[in-house]
Amino acid sequence: MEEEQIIELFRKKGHKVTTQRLAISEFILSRNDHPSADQIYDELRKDHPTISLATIYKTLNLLKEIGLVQELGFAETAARYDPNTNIHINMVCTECEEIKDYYPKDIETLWSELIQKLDEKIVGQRIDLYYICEKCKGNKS
Amino acid sequence: MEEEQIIELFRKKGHKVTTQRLAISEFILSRNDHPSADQIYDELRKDHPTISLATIYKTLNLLKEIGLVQELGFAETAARYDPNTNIHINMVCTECEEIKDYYPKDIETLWSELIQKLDEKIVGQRIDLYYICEKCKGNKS
DNA sequence: GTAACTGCAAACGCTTTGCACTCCC
DNA sequence: GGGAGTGCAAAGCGTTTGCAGTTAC
Repeated sequence: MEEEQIIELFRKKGHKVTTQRLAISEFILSRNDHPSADQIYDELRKDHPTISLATIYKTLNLLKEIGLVQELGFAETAARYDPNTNIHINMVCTECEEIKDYYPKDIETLWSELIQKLDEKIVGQRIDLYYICEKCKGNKS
Repeated sequence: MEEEQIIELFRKKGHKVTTQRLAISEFILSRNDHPSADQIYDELRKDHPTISLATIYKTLNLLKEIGLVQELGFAETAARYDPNTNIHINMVCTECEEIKDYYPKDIETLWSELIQKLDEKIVGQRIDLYYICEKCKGNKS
């Protein structure tokens, strides 16, 4: 998604466009590892030294509201923000908490088969797979 | 799972069997709506007036450790505890947060098809479907 | 008997809120 | 110019921890 489209989206939904909002949106949309608010904060502070965590959270909630990201709550760790609205599997390393997306072939087809018998309007979904990533497997041996 | 088996499991893993642990385990295993720590607390206090939330949490963490429950973290609400270790879909109402399990036909088959191409050892999974339940749909109209 | 468990209260970490200041439009 | 947004510090909430008293074995 281009900067232009993000600006457009904010305006269309009646929200002001600020440097902070743009920076947060572009950062999150540019990554596929679903960062936490804290990771966003640490990263953005390099270019925006005065940005605050409160603004990060407020903006993330706004992005949720306008449908740009999904918030993934976890038991062991802080929430992660996922900009990917297509059906996919979150591969979550249980050691380092790193997440990467996985798109099995035909997942849309399989998924719609799975839920077709449900006579319900689905407003969202979340699929997680827990494993130990290469890096962490290495560290253990 | 019978009381006998629960007791057995605690002992086998080297943990003492207490009234509180049994009550919490039996309560959670008897329900399929994945209660929160608070719901367990409220419910158990009727029969066990002196039980504490801290004990609930400590026991839930123990049950996680010995593999009896899975903790489901959420963004908008407290964690829920799921005693169901079979592959299933958590149907989560986004209005009242109620959860019920859903077992589509052939889900095991479909699921293994989905992950078969992954050359990874999977240590767990979680599948959520978000919708608005009948009760909440009624309340809105 | 003694190590593990309970219950209390205090601490913790993540997230939200209230408010004065600032900036977008 | 005015209302929305930012940043700070304080509050909030779910969960964990430390510890003295209690219980399982």
